Amino acid sequence: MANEERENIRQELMRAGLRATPQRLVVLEILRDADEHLDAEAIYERARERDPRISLATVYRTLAKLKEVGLVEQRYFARDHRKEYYEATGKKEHYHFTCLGCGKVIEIETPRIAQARAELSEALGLEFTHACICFEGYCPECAAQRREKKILPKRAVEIRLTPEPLPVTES
Amino acid sequence: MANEERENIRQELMRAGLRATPQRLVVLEILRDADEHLDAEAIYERARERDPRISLATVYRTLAKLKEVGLVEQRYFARDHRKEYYEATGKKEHYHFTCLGCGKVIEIETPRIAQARAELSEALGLEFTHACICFEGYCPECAAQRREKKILPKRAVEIRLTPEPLPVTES
DNA sequence: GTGCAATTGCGAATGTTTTTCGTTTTGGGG
DNA sequence: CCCCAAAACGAAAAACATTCGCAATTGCAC
Repeated sequence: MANEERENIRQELMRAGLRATPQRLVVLEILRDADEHLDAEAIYERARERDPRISLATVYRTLAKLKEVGLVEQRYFARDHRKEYYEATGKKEHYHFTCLGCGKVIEIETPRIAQARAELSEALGLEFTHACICFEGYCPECAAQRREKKILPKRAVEIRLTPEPLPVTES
Repeated sequence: MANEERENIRQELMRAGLRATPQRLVVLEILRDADEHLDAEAIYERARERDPRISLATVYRTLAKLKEVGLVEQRYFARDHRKEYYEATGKKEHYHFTCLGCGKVIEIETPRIAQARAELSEALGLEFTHACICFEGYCPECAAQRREKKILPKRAVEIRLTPEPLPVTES
């Protein structure tokens, strides 16, 4: 079944116009199997276990290719956008919330982003191709802990709820 | 009045618990005056014009401090997330759309993000402190140009005209 | 099989941001 | 007004994820 899966991947690669090299098979397989989001380094380490000769540069190049053809997606978490994470495509549309307390990443779903895009697309004639959406804050547990200890958020959190029609400006 | 403004800034810094050093005054003043989003290097260059002895390290440290106390905000634009841009706080809540064609950054407003946050906060007990939202795509002009020249988006972006689920990727 | 462009591995390079390390400046208490 | 610890400074070096250059190798169309 691992072989069957590998054959599948091979065909997907070729269908995408990419050579099905062992390195690419390994990287894509790792991402398919992963239940969390991996960075290049983590993918590299896992890949080495299967093929010790793979190089980090190849991992990066492979990820770039796979991203190009839409087999994987790149993600950023929280505030540090210096590090990229990767995810195999095919999951339901979702966004990420990173807890500043425990570091855990919570996947969230909301139709509001798509809604915003539809409205903005309509109103301004913008053609969206990509969006980077990441949220940061405290999960219920960490938030409770902080309230107990009376730790105030570093910055006041103003959540304005203004479901008015659709104000739009350009600058 | 430049002096008056400077005095204002000085007081804001002290109110925030920061020492009002000339470097900090300069950096914050530059950001207040800027009509666009600046990166550290650009701030550094402008700061040197007023005080040639300021160092890049100080600019970074200053930005970090100002960010910490909420006087400036850090932004990422879709192009390259390893590069940070800065903006003085106080502007109306807005998000950014970067045109892949001409590079221009369009500021957009929508209540949907705040709405999403409010809803998710309510539903999941999450406490939001920060969100990074950036959009990418083509402005009306560049989109039209591309349609003329029949340039297809790199990745199939099937734009369904039904007002229902949105296509394309998020991250 | 054969040919050859695509891909790889390696190490060096890149570009942005952070840290280190002495030195200087700041601002509240005398 | 002056002192001094704490804070901030400049310059250079480090850190870090990612990319590049190039020779060697490989997948795959013929």
